[in-house]
This record gives sequence, structure tokens and C-alpha cells, in this order.
Amino acid sequence: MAAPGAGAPPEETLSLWKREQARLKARVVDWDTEAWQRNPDFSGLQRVGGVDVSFVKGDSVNACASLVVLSYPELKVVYEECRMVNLKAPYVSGFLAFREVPFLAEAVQRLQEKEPSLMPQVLLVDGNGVLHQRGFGVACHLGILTDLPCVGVAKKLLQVDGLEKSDQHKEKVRCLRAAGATFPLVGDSGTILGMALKSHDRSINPLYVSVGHKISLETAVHLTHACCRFRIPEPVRQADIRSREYIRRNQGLPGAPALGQERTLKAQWQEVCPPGGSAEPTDKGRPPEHLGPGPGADPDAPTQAPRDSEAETGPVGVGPREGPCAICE
DNA sequence: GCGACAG
DNA sequence: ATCTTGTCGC
Repeated sequence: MAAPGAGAPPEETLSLWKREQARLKARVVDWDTEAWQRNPDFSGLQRVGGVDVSFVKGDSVNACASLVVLSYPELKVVYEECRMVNLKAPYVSGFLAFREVPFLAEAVQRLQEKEPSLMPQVLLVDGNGVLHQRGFGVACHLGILTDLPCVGVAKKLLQVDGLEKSDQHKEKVRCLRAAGATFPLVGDSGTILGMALKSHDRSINPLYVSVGHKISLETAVHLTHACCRFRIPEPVRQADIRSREYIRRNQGLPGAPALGQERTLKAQWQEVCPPGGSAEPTDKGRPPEHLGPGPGADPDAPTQAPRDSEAETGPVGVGPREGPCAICE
């Protein structure tokens, strides 16, 4: 029940994962540690990274992990890496990092080895930071593993610690006027876990920003907003666009699984975690082999129209009622 | 049966 | 995450 549609990890594994999260959580730094973070215009900030993982259609194992680095404030892609990976763990809400973070951390590691001068000064991560069941989402996890400042940027509200998509929440969302408008996400404990951010004038659904590592919530929100040309901040959006594109080009090429012949995650999970047996940690790292971006992979190719899919804008004829809001006075 | 469910 | 067309708007 923990992972609908896929093989669920044994309770024992979840227990180990929780312990690991608790151990690493102690290292999270939730304030500004970098000089550029203190400057109102972020002067000194030159490179912002984004990461994402996209999937092959009917396959929960094969995916493309991508890391991009954009110049700031121009928001032009100056580095890109896409790589096909075999996910080892199923998706379980609250444990996303155990599925994706190993490959993201490896991508950062390869960048460090190949082009250290392009190392981003901060990473925007698709998912939550401290806004999480145990206060340690994927953005925190990646931050600790890489020691880079990280920001959690989620597209949906993770309903934890009393946070819910209640009518009151929806009311607050409707009250967000111009891009940049926010409201705090306060947990039962009274702690501010993150901020809802209207990232674009024409978007209705806000982003849910939270601290990952080495950055304050205020700076995280300001930075996220500063990186938005559309609803999704450019670093994450470019990582997403490029990883999907990479998958499209890789489909049908040697190495890609034949249709209907994919290994299911459930099957793979059974290998790693036999029902009743002890699993052995086997392989470590692959040889750094490049299936480098072919000749037609210009980073700057504006093949993408200035329009985003998704709910960049609300339904035209059925917009939420404008007018006085009881909550935002 | 119903709601929850980051990606 | 993914399945998917048109449509409105700058």
C-alpha cells in the first residue's frame, strides 16, 4: 500500500531509510551561508543548477537523469548532461530521494571532475526540502550529499504536519495576485515549513518552495522567483525539457529495451530484496562512459515555443472569482 | 467505498 | 512521473 502499482519495499527497508533520513537531517543548514545570498540583487551569483529525472513511458525502471547549469541572471544553459539510468528503488511518498538522488549526486560528481568551473552555486530541485514527512525531502538529501546549497521546488502541496488543501488554503491561493506573491505554509508545530509562491502572472497553481540546504527560506523563495520565466523555474524546466528530449531520441536505439520487454521495478526489487532473504549490496559505479549529445544537440536550440504545457494559466472561462478575499484583507 | 499520494 | 488537443493570448 505504500507504493501503489509497484513493488513496495519491505517495512524493514523503510525503517532503514527513515534512520538514514534522521541521521542526515542533523546536518541540514537552514540559513544563508553564501555571500551572494545576502545581496538583494544576488550579485556574485553566476551559476544556478537544475536537476530532474524523466521516465520512459510504460517503464518504472529506465529513466533519464539530467543536470543543467544556467548563467545568472541571463538564465542561459551553459552546461547540460543527460544520462540513462536504471532506478533501483520504487517511488514511495516520503522516500523520493532513495529513488532519484543517487543519480543526481553522481551527475554533480561528474561535473566536478569534468568542468569544475561550471559547478553551480545553488541547485533547484524538483521536489521538497524540509517540507516533508520527516523534515528531510529530496532537496535536503541532495544538498547533504553534494554540500551544495539546494532549494526544494514542488508543484503540488505535500500534505504533511497539518498542511492540507483545505478551502482556506485554496482561498489563500486565490488571493495571490502578481508574480512573487507568497503565503507561508505553517505546520501544526507552528513552524514555517515553506512558502507557496505565485511564480508567474498567468499561473494559478503556486509553487511550494522549501529549504533544502545552506539557504534561508526567504532567499530560497526570492531566488526561485528570480529564476522564473514561466511557472517552473528555468533550471528545473530546462532539466525537464532536455531529459525528456533525450529519452525521445534514445527510444529505439541500441540499449533501449524492446517494447513490452522492460524489466518491471517489482521484478527488479525482488532481486535486490528477496522475500525473506538478505540482500547483498552488489555493484558500485559504472565506468564514466559518454553517449555524448550528438551533433544536433545544441543547448541553445529554441525548439521550444515560449509556451509551457500544464496549467500556466487557468481555465479561461471559469476563472476563480475575483474580488475581496476574507483572508488576505 | 473514499481519500491520500513530492516525483 | 506518464496518458494527451486544442485553445487562448502575447
